[in-house]
Order: sequence, then structure tokens, then C-alpha cells
Amino acid sequence: MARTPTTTDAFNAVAEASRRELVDAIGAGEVTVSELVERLGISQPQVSKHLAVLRAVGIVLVRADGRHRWYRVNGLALKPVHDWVSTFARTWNSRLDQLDDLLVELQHEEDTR
Amino acid sequence: MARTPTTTDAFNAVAEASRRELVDAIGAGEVTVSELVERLGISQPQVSKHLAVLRAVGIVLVRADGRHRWYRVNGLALKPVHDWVSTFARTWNSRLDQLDDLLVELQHEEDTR
DNA sequence: TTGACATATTCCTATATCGGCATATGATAT
DNA sequence: ATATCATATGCCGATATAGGAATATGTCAA
Repeated sequence: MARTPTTTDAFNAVAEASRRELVDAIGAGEVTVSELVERLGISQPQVSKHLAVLRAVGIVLVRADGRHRWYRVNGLALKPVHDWVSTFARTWNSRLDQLDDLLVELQHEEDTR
Repeated sequence: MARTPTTTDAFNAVAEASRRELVDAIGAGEVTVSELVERLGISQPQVSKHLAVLRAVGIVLVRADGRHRWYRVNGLALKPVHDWVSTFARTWNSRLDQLDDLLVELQHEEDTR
């Protein structure tokens, strides 16, 4: 067997640094492919391919507009990553732990309302 | 060029689901290899190999004790993942955002003290 | 010393990358 | 219709897997 495909889930999609940079470059806005090519300085095919992977796992969403494609980040797709890693976050700062617990509790409240 | 090696950083090491399960299985305690083999039901060589990857990026630490090796999780190694993904966490719950901001502020305070 | 136990390492094969390059698809303007 | 712009896709190469099986290394016990 080989390595888990990059399109399996958010964890695998985001493992590649170039793809994280892509997500960072899109940020909170809506960005076009050529804009990303310019910002990151990598080839257009590479940008399109990376975006295809991110799209496959729902991390980015596209809107067609003529010959342009406007990409935006769908943060919710990263929630599984955040959830998993948050379990271990309490290790590096005890002060933050208490607030972290509070967050979890509040989220639970909100979920069960 | 090929895919980024799994031992490159925490992102790549943790992309594989089996390795995340391994980390979960160790949890907060200190666990032996054979104990993990038993808990996860995967072969001993696989467990050792996965642990080697996790060790390479500092996610787990080992303590030798006779013919046993006690593994424990080093959550700090997951901080980069947590930090990166936290940027996008504010998307999925506005109530949590304000507390998230507070967390960042408190951490900054703590860091600069 | 020898055997059993705990863990790590090596060899193997199939597979899925990433990046470069070329090309296809699709839309707009002239 | 045709040229151009914006984006996606295909083919290629080298490479690093994950898992299985076998084996090596290291430690303890009798």
C-alpha cells in the first residue's frame, strides 16, 4: 500500500506547505487564480492543481465568473483538524487550559441548544 | 520531486490516520509498544515504524526501561498545527471568536511577561 | 549460556504523489 | 471566425511512502 492520498481528508490536504500558503494567501477574501500565481510565485498549473486538492476536501470553494474563478476559504472544513489538535493544546500552557475548558463547555452548550 | 516526507514536520507526520490513533492511544499517560499493539490491533513493526515517524518530529518522547520503551505525547510539537488552524477556527462559531481573541491576548500577555 | 521476551530495522511491492512542460477547455473581445 | 486571456488537465519523472514478512538488536531470566 502507498501513502494516504492527499484528497482523503483535510489532514492530508493541508500537510503540504504550498497548500497551506495557498490557503493563507486567500485568507478572508475571494481571490482569483492568477492573483494567487502572482502572490506566491509558483506556476499556474501548480496553483490549479493544489486548489483542486483543497477543493476536493472542501477547504476552498469556487465561484465562476466569466473566465475567472474566485476562490475563498471554507474554514469549517478545517474543524476536524482543529478539534483533534486541541485535545493536546492544553499541554503547553496551563493558564490557557482553563479557558480552553470553558470554550469546550460553551460549545457544548451551544450545540445542545 | 515527490511528496513531502512524513518526517518533515508535525503536519505531515499527523496526516496519517493510524498515527493520530497512536497519539490518541498514548493520550496523557506513558505507554509501552506492546500495549499499543494490543490496543490498536496493528502489527508490532507497524507500531514501531509509526512511532519512529512521530519521534522524528518530536510528537512523542521515549523513555527506556529495560526491554520496554515508554512512550508519551509531547503536545508542544503540535503547537504549529494548532496555531495555523486556529486562524481559520473563527469561521465556524462567532460566539467562540471573542473568547478566542481573549485567549490570544492572554497568551501574548503571558509571553511578554 | 541459552532461550524467551520487547522493540527496532530491513527488504519488498504497489501506489500516489509534486513539479515541469505541453496542451485542452472555456470565455471574451474584435 | 479568430486571437487572446484564464484556468484546468494530461503526461512525464523521481521519490517516498504503508504494510507484510522476516530478521536484527537488546534485555532479562533460568
